[in-house]
Amino acid sequence: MREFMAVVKALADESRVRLLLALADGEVCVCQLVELAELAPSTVSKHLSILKQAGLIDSRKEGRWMHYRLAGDGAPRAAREALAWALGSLEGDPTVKADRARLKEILSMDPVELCRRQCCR
Amino acid sequence: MREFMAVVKALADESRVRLLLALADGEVCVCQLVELAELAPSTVSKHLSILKQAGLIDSRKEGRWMHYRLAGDGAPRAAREALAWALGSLEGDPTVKADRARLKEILSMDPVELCRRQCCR
DNA sequence: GGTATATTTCGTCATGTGGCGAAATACAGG
DNA sequence: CCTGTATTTCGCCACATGACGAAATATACC
Repeated sequence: MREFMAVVKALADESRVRLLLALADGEVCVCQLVELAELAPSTVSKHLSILKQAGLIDSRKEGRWMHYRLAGDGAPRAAREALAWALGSLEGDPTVKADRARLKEILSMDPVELCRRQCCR
Repeated sequence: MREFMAVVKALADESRVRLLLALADGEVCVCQLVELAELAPSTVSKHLSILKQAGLIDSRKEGRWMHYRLAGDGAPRAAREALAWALGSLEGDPTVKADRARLKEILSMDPVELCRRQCCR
């Protein structure tokens, strides 16, 4: 029950769901997710930590950059099933599609340039 | 997305999840759910309305009594899938099992007597 | 080692949400 | 139609949660 509730509560915020879905095509750096979400870096970081705590995503550190990705087969069952449900259920959702398109643009930018822009908001 | 978020937010409270799971074996009257949840009738009623709004449960009025049951095939896809996931994921959960046992006791009581007891809390 | 930078942690504030009791509503039964 | 009862709606309060900025942390680069 604890595990289940952690997963459900992690999904119970639209920003987090959008961040989660943004990882559907592969790992993404925090600074890129910040750009996508249009939220403060600290806010995005908190969201990601909640998703990770729930077992929905994993992270990988590469120098100063932190990359997040969907949890793999090692994830607890509740998380894996929730992930499958969320991805399937929101397949084709307009918001998700728009995010995907926007993320594609963001991924084509230089990460260094991206972070520079963020620091001067 | 709207629909998905409604379902997830409806599930994002343990009391509501327990109420939902209590309906797994068939329809139950509000007064019986109040007894099970050990919450005020107004609180239980609110929870049920949120679950219903999300499409997770249906209701049937029978005189003064209102019966709730899990949503059937007419429910939106997001709700049906969530239901299947939640029921499957919490199959065998200790809390859910205890609730089920307790509900069995409650269902064997006279509903009129049950409501009488509740009014004198 | 010192500085710059990406990310996280912490403190704070505004808003959302769950809880209750009281009042309103809906209905059965005299 | 009037009373009693099951449920819901409403108003309120306490607490949880999401947002931000500032400070702390970790790491690359000079």
